[in-house]
Amino acid sequence: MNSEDLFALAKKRGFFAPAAEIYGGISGIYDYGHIGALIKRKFENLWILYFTLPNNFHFLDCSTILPEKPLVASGHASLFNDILVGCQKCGIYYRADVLLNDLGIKVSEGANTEEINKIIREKKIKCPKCKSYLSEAKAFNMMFDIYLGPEHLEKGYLRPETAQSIYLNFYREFNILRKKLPLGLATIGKAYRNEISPRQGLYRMRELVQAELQIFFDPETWKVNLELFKDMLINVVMYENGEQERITINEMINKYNIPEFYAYHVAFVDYFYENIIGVPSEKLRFFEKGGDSKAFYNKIHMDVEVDVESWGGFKEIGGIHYRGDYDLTAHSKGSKQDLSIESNGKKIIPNVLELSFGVDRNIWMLMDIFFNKNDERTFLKLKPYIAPYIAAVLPLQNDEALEKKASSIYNLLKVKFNIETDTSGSIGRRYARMDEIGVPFCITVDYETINKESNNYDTVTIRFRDDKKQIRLPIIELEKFILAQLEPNLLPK
RNA sequence: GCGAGUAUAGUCUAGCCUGGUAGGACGCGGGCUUCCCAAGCCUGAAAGUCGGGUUCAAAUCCCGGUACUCGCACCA
Repeated sequence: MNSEDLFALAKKRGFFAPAAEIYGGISGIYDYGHIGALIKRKFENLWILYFTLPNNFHFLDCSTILPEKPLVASGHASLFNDILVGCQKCGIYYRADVLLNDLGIKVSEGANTEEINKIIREKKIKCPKCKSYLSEAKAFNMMFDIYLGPEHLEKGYLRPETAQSIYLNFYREFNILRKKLPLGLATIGKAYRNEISPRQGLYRMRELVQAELQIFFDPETWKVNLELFKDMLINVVMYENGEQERITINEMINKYNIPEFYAYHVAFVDYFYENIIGVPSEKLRFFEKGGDSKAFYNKIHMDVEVDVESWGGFKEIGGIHYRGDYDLTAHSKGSKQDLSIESNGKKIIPNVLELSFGVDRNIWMLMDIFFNKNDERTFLKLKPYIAPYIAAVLPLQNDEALEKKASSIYNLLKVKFNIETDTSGSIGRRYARMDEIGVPFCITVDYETINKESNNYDTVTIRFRDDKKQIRLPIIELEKFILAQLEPNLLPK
C-alpha cells in the first residue's frame, strides 16, 4: 500500500487525521480517531507490560514541560539549535556551521548568529550553488520554547524527548526502590520538535509520542541471561561490514565485540516485534549506526528498522542506544547534585541503555504491514490484543428478535472487553467493515440462537477475520474464548 | 523556508480551455427485501480551499493567502 492509500484509509475509518482539519490542518500534528486511539492505547499497554517485565523495571508518567536548565545541561538548548543561512536567489538553506566547515573555516560549537554573520561578511561567503549573496543567519531551535507565569519571565521548553524526564527522576526512584541496579525506568508520553518540514504521515511529526525504557546499570556487574534468546536468529546490518546478515546474539558478541547486555537487548526487542506484535522476520532488522550518523553521546547505536511499503523500505521505528554515563554526568554538573551511587563497593555514575520507540511510527507501521488487500476483500490482520475491538456482535439480519438477542450479548460482553456492534446493511457488509478496522472475530446471532427447539439454542457463530471460517460456541463460553485470545506469549518457553 | 504542481460531497471523480441549472460512482442515513460474507429495489443528506478583482453573471478568467504533494534543504 502506498502512503496516500494508507492515509485515506486512516481518515475514512477513524485511525488518525490532521489536527484542526476543518481549518485546513496543521502539518506534522495529528489526532487519533476512535479506532486509532484504541489501537494506540493497546499498543502502549502491551509495550508497558513487556518492557517492564524484568525485575526492578517500572513505569513513570512525567511532565511535558521542562525548565530551561536541564535542557541546557543535556545539550539540547545549544545542540538542538541550528544556525541557518539562506541563499536569497536559489532559496536553499544551509546549516551555517556545516557550510563554513566545508569551506575550511573553523567555527566554534557555541558560535552565535552575530559571529556567523561577521564571518560571512568578512570572508565574503556566497552561496556555493549559485554564488549569490547569503541572507542574514537565523537561529533555528527545534525546541518549542514557552514562558511561564503572568509576566512570562521564566523560560521553559516543551520537552524534545522523554528520555530527559527519566534521567531527572532517576535519583529519587533509585533511592525509593532500595538502591538496586539494574534499574529500569520506562515512560510513554508526548515530545515536541519544531521540524522544518514534517513529511510522510506519522513519520516525522512536530508532536509525537515516545515510548522509552532507560536501564541504569553498572557495566562491571550487570549479567544478562543469554540462554533465553541464544537460538534466535536476528537480522542485523553491522557498521563494520554494512551487509545485512542473520546472526545469533553470540555471534554479535564474539564476532562484532558487542557487549553481552547490548546483544541481549537486541534480542529482547526482536522478540517483542516478531513474536508479540507479529512483524514477519524478513521485515525487521537492526541497523548499526557509526561515524557521523551515530549521535555523539552514544557508544553503541542501533536503529530498529521495519520494512514499511508506504515509507518506501526499511525505516527507523525505534533505537537501542548505549549512552554510557553521558546523561547522568551532565545532570550532575547541571544541577550541582551528585548523582553517583554506590555499586559493588565503588562510587559510580550509572551507565544507561536506552530502548526508545516512536509510538506514532509504530501505529503507522502496524497499519502498513498488517493491511491485506486482494480482489475479494480488505482486512487488517492485527493481533487480537492490539485490535481496536476484540469482537463485534452482529444479528444475522435486521430482525427485531435477533437484534434483541445480539444487544443482550453485546451488553454482557462490553463491560469486560472492547466490543462493537452493528445492525445496518447486510451481514456481509458488516463483516467487511469489521475486517477493515481489524476486528478479529464476529459473533453472529442467527435464528438457531433464539430457537428453543434447536440443538444450537443459545449458541452463536464465531467468524474469523483472517480466513472467514466459522465455529459455533455457546454464549456462556464467549468470555472464556475471548480471554484466551487476549493473551500474548510474553517470553520464549 | 525556497521552487514546481495540485485544491469540486466522507472518498474517487466530470465540468474549467470556450463564464450562464454543479453531474456520476463508491460510501453514509432511512425504508423494503434477504437464513452468513461489500447482492437488489425505493428514498434521503451531502461539495467548487479562503479572500479579493474583472463581469449582468465566476467552480471556470486574473491577483493574493492557506493547505497538501514532490524536489532542495532540515532531521541533536
